[in-house]
Amino acid sequence: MRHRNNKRATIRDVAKVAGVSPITASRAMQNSTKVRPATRQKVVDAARQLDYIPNLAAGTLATNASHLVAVILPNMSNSIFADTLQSISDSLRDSGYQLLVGYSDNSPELEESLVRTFLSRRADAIVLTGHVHSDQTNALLKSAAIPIVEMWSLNDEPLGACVGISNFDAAYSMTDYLFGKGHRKIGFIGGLLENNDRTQSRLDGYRAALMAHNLPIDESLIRDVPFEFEDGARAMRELLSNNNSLDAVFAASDILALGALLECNRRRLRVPGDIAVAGFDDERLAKLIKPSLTTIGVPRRAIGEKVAGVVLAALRGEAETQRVFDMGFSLVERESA
Amino acid sequence: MRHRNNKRATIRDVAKVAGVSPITASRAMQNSTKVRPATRQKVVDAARQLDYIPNLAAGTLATNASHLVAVILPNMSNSIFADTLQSISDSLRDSGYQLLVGYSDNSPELEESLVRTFLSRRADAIVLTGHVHSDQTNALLKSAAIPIVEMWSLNDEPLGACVGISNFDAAYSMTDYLFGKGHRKIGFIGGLLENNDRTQSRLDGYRAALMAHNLPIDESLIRDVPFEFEDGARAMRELLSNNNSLDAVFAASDILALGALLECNRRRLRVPGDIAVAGFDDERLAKLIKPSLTTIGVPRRAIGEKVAGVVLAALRGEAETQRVFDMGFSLVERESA
DNA sequence: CTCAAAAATGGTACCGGTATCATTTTAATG
DNA sequence: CATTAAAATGATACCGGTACCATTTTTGAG
Repeated sequence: MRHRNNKRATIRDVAKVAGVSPITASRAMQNSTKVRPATRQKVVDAARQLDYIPNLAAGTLATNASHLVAVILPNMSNSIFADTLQSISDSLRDSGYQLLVGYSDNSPELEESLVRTFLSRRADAIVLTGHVHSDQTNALLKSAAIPIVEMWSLNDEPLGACVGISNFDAAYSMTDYLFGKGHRKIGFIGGLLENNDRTQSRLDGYRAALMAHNLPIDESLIRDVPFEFEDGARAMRELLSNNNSLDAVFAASDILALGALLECNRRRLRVPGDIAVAGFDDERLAKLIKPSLTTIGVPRRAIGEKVAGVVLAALRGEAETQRVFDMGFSLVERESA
Repeated sequence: MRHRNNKRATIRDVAKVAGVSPITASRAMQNSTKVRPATRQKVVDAARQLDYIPNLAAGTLATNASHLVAVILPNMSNSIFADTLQSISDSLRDSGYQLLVGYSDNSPELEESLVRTFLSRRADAIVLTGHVHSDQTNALLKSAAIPIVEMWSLNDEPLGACVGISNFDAAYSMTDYLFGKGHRKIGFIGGLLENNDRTQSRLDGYRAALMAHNLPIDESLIRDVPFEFEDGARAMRELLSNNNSLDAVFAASDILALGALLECNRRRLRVPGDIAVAGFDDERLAKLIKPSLTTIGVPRRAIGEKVAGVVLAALRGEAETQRVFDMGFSLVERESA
C-alpha cells in the first residue's frame, strides 16, 4: 500500500513505522549482523508496508561506494565482447555489484569522456578493453585510486591488472599453421588497426611468422577494414583481384573471416582447395558455416570471470599477487584451412 | 596538478580557489546562463587546476535526477537489440543522459529485480522490452512516476508508451507470402515462447495465416527452442525427420533461420527448391549467406530513436500526444523463399 | 547621476542515506 | 542476584551537491 502523497518513503519513514531509529532501520536493511532478528523483522515489515525503495544515490554519497563496476567495450555489436561482458556480470551479481557499460568505438577521446562520467558516478572499479588510452585517460585512471583492469590483450605494464591473451602469439601460431599447410601467399585482413592494440598485435604476429619463414611481407596482401561481414567480403574481393596467386587468408576476426568465406562461396572458390581461410575468436557461427572455419579460440567467459575475480579481490582489499593474467588461446582446426 | 592529499576536490574547494561561493561554482559548472562569463572562467580554471570531478551521486540526491535512463533487454548476445540499444544511446547522449542496461533473460523475476535496482538508482526513465512483466513489476512501474516505455511489440494498454511493430502482422504476412509461393506444409521455429510476447505473437500470426487459408495447424510442425544458431539447426533436423513432406520453414528469428539454412546446406537440400526458409529480423548476415535469406525487416534503429524521443519528450514534461507507435516492418524477399 | 529592474551572487538548509561514538539493553558468569 | 562484557540501539553530524530565497551588483532608462 502506498501513501496518498506520492513522495517516496525514506529510511526515516520506515524507522518511524518500525519504532526504531533511522540508523537501526538502515542496519536492518543492510542485513548487518548487529541487529536482533525481531528488530529486523519489524523494519522489513515497515519497509514492505511503505513500499520502501532505498536511494542508492544517498548511500553512494554517504559511503563513497557506488556498487557500480564500469566496463568500457569497443562496440556493442560484436558478440565476442558480449560473452565476456555476460560473464563479468554474472560473476559480480552475487557480490551486489552492477555493471555500467560504455562503448568507446575505438576512439580514445570517447573513452576519456566515458572514464570521466564513470568517475563522476563514483564507479568502484573500471574495466577497459585493451591498453590504448589517451594521456589524460591514463592520468585520470592513475589518480582515481580504484581498481583498474585492462582486458583482452596483455601488457607488461598495465595500469592496474590485465587479463587477456597474447594476440601476437595467437596470430603467429595461425600464420605458422597456414605455412605448415603449404600456403605461401597469405593475405591478412585486419579490423580497424588504429587505436586497437588487439588487431595491431595480430598483424605483428602475422608479420613475424612470415619473416620467420623467410617469406616476403607484401603490403598489398594486408587490408584494414571495419569489423562487419560486408567488410570481410569486400576485403576478400580486393585481395583476389590484386593477387591471383593468393592461397590463404587470415582474418583478425571471425566476422571478417565469415564475410571472406561467404565471398569465396559466392565465387564458387573451393575452400580450402583453392584458398584457405582462417579467422580469430571462434564465433558461434564458425563451426556451423560450410566449410567450418578454422580459427583461434579465445576463452571469452574465462576472461570475464577472471576480470571479475581480480576486481572483487581488489575491492575486498586483498593484496595483489599477480598483475598480468594470460588466459591462453587455442588453435581450432576445422575445414576451412 | 593534484593536491598532496589524495582526497578528491569538492565544489567547495573549487569555489574557494575561484573566490566565489559554492553555489556560484555549481552554477558555473552547469553552464547555467545566470553566471557572468568572467566568473565562469575563474571557476572552470579552478576546477581544472584541482582536477575537479563532480560527484553525480550528490547531484542526484540533491536534484532527484540521475540522468540515467535504464533499459532492460532480454539478452546480451542478440545483435538485434544491440542496434536498438545503440540508437537509443546515440539519441540520448546529446541530452546528457547515460544508459544503465540490464538483461532479463526473459525471466520476469530477474526483470523485477532489475526494475528494483533501477528505481533504487533513481533512473529518470525505464525502457523495457515487450509487455510481459510480473504483477509486482507492473505495480512498481506504475507507482514510480517516471516515464516508462515498452518496446519491440505493440500493446493497446502500455504502461506508459510503447514503440514497436506488430509481430502478429509481420508473421502473418510472411506465412501468407510462403503460401503464395505454393508452400502448403510450413513449419514454424519459435524461440523461447514462454514470457516472450514477440515470439508468441509471431506464432499467433503464423497460425492465423494458416487458418485463413484453411490449412490445418499441425503442432508437430512447431518447435520451441532457444535463440542460438545451433538450436535452429537442431529444430530443422527434427522437423525434417518428422515430416518428409515439409516444404517450408518460417523461423521467428534470423539466428534460428540461419541455423536451419546451414543445416539444409549441410544436407545438400536445395533452398528454396526442396525447402523454403524464411526468417525474422533481417540480421546483417541474412543478405550475405548463400542462399540469401528472405526475412522480415524491422526498423531497429528507428525504434531506438523513437524510444529516445518519447523518453526525452516525457522528461521535458511535454504532454503526450500518442502512446502507441507502430514503426512498421517490411517483407524482404531474397533467395531462400 | 538617479533609480528601478534585471542579473548575478551568496547564506542556509536540505536531499537520504550511514559513520562515529555514546548509551542502553541483553547475555554470561560466578 | 550482582557484575561485567558483549550486543544492540540511538543522537548527531556529515557525504557533496543544489534549491530556495535574500542580498548585492550591474544595467539601462530617464
